[in-house]
Formats: sequence, structure tokens, C-alpha cells
Amino acid sequence: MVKKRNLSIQKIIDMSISLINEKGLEALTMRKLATKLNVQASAVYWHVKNKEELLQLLSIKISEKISYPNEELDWKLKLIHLAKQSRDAMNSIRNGPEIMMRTIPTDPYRLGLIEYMIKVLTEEGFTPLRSLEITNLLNNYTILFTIDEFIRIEQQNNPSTDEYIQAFWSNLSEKYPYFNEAIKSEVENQKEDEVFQSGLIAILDGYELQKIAD
Amino acid sequence: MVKKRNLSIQKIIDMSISLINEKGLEALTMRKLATKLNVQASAVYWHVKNKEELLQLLSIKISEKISYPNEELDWKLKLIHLAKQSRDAMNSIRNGPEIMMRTIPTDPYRLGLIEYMIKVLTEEGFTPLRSLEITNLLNNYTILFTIDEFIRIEQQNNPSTDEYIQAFWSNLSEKYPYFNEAIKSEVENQKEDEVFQSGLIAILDGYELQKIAD
DNA sequence: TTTATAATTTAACGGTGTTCAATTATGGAC
DNA sequence: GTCCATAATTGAACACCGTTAAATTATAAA
Repeated sequence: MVKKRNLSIQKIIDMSISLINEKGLEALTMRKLATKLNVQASAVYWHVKNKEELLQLLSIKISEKISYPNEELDWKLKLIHLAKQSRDAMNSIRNGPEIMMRTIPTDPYRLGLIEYMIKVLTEEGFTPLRSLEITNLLNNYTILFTIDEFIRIEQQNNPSTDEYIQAFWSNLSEKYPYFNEAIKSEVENQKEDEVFQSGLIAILDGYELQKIAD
Repeated sequence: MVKKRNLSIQKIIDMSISLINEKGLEALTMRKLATKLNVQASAVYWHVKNKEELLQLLSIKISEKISYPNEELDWKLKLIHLAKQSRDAMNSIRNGPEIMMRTIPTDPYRLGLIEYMIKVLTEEGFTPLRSLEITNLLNNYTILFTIDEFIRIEQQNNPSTDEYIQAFWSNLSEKYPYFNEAIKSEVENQKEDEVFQSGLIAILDGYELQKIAD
């Protein structure tokens, strides 16, 4: 009974994703991954330089789900399209936003998206510096919004028993009335999409005002 | 020659900060910290529950440098004041923004700041949900702007020899002309403060527009 | 001086990413 | 079909990490 060799980068990526989806990103260790692949940890290292590169590959996998907007759209709608696509892409795998946060865009796909965003803005009349600034802000906003959203959902599903968090919730209403009120309306609010979009619009409108003022 | 006992939370925090300032956040391990304190790692655990709590304490130390704005200021200026203070506070220790990013506000000081921001916004006429939304965005923007800024500076001081980054820079101008142009103007730009502020203003103006539209 | 307890050491556990020499499977040449 | 170079994988270790439990020591109070 000989053991077949059939490990590949594709299988490594796929198994990583299924491991993350099952047990979360912190469970993605080279050893656990190898075990799931019926292989020794060091075998993975023949296909992948290190764990950072593996995360990099995952981030590419996520980014590739982002499609470019229709060219006829207005510049704001183009950027909003990309942000929404990006959020959806990140939500397509558990801890997706964290993966994007931890990795730096170095691959052609992610760089291409950034290039496109800056291009749209520059052609709209923003300076190159401003265009980069807005692009960064939009991407950061999208990632962090999606992380917060993810945390909110995970927490709703299994409320923490952590003493910090416990104390936090019990203190909230007395000591922080405004915060408490806001959290309450956040929990009640079902329209995450609208909240996400309103942030995008605020950012874009705000920068547009500055462009006009120049 | 008996060994004196003089470990304390204060000393642990101070030594943590000096360790981070010397070698960066990734060098802050319980063992290295203990060594620097002339003590065994487990001794630290008598004063501090775990590493997470230690980071929590560091985040509080940073937050406490943030002062509240003058009450006579306009709401936007109040929030801008807080964001600037926050950026300065985070920059006061190396990897400060990362520490804030990794920790959740659970202490009275950080919660108090959030409460204050939401209060300012709510009293200005924003809904509780909107107020929370804006507060989150401002805080996220501030942290990520400061992280990016920090990375930019570290990278300027000792340019990476990493092959990814090398390839990135050599590819940039041909394949990503808009991005390249933007990066160039970012490197030349010396006014980080202004860029930071213009982002804040854009966000606030953008949301103000939405409030008016309601 | 004794004693309770606060503070620390010693020693270990189970985990992590990573490397390297030894080994085994695989596909191409003959 | 056999041989062989090399591609792919194993096995074993290294140097770390956070954390815990039991044994020990310093300290302050009685």
C-alpha cells in the first residue's frame, strides 16, 4: 500500500479555507492544516514558502471574487460597487476581513484593483495624493466595517462569558447612556447594507466637497 | 545576598513599553519581558492575568494621554481635536496604533471617550445609530491612518530587502502608472498632518450632508 | 520569633513556525 | 521493464511561544 502524492497549492488553499470555515483563523496552523491534508507539516513547506505566503494566497483568492464595475457608471458608483464587492468577497469566507487586514497587497489582482480606484479618482480631477488617500480610506473602511460586522454576528451567536465583556454590558446603561442607546439601536438595526453604504457615500461626498473647494 | 521583591504592575507596564520601543511589538513576549525585569516569566503572571490583559493595560496607558476638547468648540472641532490627540497618543509609543487595534475598549477611560464622541454627535442631531457609526469610522480612520503612517516611516528608515516588496517597487511604474504617480506624491508630501485632517473633515462633512438630507 | 501569606522560582505542558537530512515515489530515457 | 535523476514527502529536531502548578522564599504582622 503505497502512499499517493497529490498535494498541490490548490489543495492547500482549499483545505486552509475549509479549516478556517470550520474552526476559525486561529485554528489555521501549519500542523493542523497538514493533518487535515494527511501529510506532515514539512510537506506543506515544499509548496509554500511560509505561513505568510499562505495567507497571501488566501487573500488573493478572496480578492479574485471582486469584479470590476460597469464602465458607464458614475465615479462614485464605481467605487461603491468595488467596496460592496469587496465586502461580499471578504464575507465569503470566515475571517475573510482579518485575512485581508493582515496581508499587504503585492499580487497583481489586488494591485490592479488599487490602480483602478486611483485611476477613477485621478481622472475625476482629484490629485494623485488625494486619490491615494481616498482609496486607502475606502479600503480601510470596508475592511474594518466588515470585521466589526463579523464580530457582532459571532458575538450574537454565542455570547461571551468573558468577565470583561460581562462587566461591560452591565455597566453600559448607567455609566454610558449615549453609548448604550446607540448600541441598542445598532442591535435592533437590521440594515447593515444601508449603514455600510451611507458610510461610503459620506466619505465620497466629503472628499468631493474638498475638491470643489480647491 | 537576598533578592529584593519589587515587581509591580507599574514596572511591568513601563518595561513593556521600553521593550516595545527598543525592539518592536513582536518582541514583547512574556519571557523577554521577564528577563528584562530580572525575573522569571511566571512572576509576571502573579501581577497580570495574561498577555491580553497586559496589552489592555498598555492601551489604557496610551488612551490616558488623550485630553478632552474645550467645551466651547464646534462639534466638528471637538471630534477633530480628539482624533488628533488620539493620533499623537498612539505615536507616543512604537507600535502604539497596533496595540490600540488589537485591543477592545473595555476600560473606563476609553469607554468614556467613546461615550463623549457619541454624546457630541447625538446632541448635534444625529441619530444614536448614526452617531455610533461616525464614532466608529473616526476611530478606525485614526488608527489605520496612524498605522499606515508608521509603516511608511519604518520602511523609509530601513528599506525592505523582501523579494515581494522589491518586485513591487520595480513593477510599479510600468504596470501601475496611476498608483506609481500617487505613491510618488505621497513620498514627496511632507504634510502628514494636513492629509490626516483632510480625511477627518471629509468624513464629518460627508455625514453632515446626510443629516441635512434627512 | 513564630507564622500566615504574598511574591517568586522551578519545572513542566502543549502548542507554534520552521529547517534539514534522510527517504520514497514518479516520470522519462534507454 | 529497468535504471535513474529529481520531485515530493517523512521524521526529527530547533527555538521559540503563552500558560500553569507546585515548591519555595521573602515579608510583614502578631
